[in-house]
Amino acid sequence: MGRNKEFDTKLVLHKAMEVFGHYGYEGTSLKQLLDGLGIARQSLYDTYGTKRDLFISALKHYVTAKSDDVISYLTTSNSVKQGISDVFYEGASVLKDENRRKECFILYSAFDRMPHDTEVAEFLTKDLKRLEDVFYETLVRGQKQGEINQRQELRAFARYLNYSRHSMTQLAKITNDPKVLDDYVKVTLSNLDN
Amino acid sequence: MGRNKEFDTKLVLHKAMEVFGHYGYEGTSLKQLLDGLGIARQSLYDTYGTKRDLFISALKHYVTAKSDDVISYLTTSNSVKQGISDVFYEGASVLKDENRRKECFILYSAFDRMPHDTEVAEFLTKDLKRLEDVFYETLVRGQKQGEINQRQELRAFARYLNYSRHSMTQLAKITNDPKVLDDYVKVTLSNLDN
DNA sequence: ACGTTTCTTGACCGTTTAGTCCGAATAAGG
DNA sequence: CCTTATTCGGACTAAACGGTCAAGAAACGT
Repeated sequence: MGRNKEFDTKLVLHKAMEVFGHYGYEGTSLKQLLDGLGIARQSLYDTYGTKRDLFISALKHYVTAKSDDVISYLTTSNSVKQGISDVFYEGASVLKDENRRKECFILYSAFDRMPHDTEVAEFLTKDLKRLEDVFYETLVRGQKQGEINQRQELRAFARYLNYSRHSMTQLAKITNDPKVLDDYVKVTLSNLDN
Repeated sequence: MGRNKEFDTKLVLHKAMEVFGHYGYEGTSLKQLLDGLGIARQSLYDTYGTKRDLFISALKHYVTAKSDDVISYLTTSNSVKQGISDVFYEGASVLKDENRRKECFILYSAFDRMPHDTEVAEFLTKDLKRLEDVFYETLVRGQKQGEINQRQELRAFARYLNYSRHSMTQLAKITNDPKVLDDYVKVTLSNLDN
């Protein structure tokens, strides 16, 4: 009963990631947001709530989906090196794709807010910790399987990989030169052979 | 003749870095800015011009000073490995110092603006390129001196070091856990021995 | 003492902001 | 046909925005 929603709410959420990623949260005016989403002012408030509500929704949707992907790569691959390598090459390939890269930058806007926005900070910190642990467990498995050198300090290495992955998004935001990304991934992964 | 300036203009510039770094450029209201600087509204406009003028001044002052430091480390040290190591450890130590770290985050705010602010983008791109070249030349010298493995692709490595250095600032913005920074530097520098 | 410069304060400007309200049109199901 | 739910667009509000202007006080050099 009643009229159906005409727009795909998930699709609009992805458009929101792009707009927020491009201008930043504060830098995005309601007008720019509406233009980017392609929906009417009232539809936004009816469906998502305030500008901030929409930002939080878009952020959570983005982060959890990405992290789930990463965890899937790390836990399903038999070879630990292969799994980690897949994570970075997949990440880089998204960031090199002119269409798919845009929405990633909502993460940058979110990081930007961490120092003065506790809700965003708590959410991101939790996700960061969750991923670091998965990296760590994966490296432990790698040592057991003989893929990872016994000399490696795994907690330090897990932290390095975890934060390096996020650095890629930030790198991509400040350069759209694909070579930079390629070089960054290549050198980062070369650490796996130490 | 006439009354002297009561505030140290350089010091205020540093405070501006901190405020912009904390809230971001758009996120900083004039009121927050004035409170942070500790000067009167009119003094700001008389001395620095508009909010944007102040931001640009603070950014350029920060970036050129930092880059000059890095270049000095890289070019004056006899040992190439030592020079690069110094750059990263010095950078990390600033970011671990509760007082000195704050102003670094103006760089983050500036990166944030790159996609839609050509003036900022051009300035940062130029500085990024300038530093990459110095890293490259330093690595070339390192190969000549036998410090750097001949197998290394120096351009890729230079890019990696250059962007990794900036990643440290971004890392510090999203965590104030000093361990993260330490681990990141340690693993990054381990690449020098490959 | 006398300009000159800066500092501080508060009022003021036009614009933009996020968010609300309302009315008319448009679909869907019963 | 009628009810329900959604869409769109314009009008509207109150607050905040960046920026300007004016006036008086305070500190300097001559």
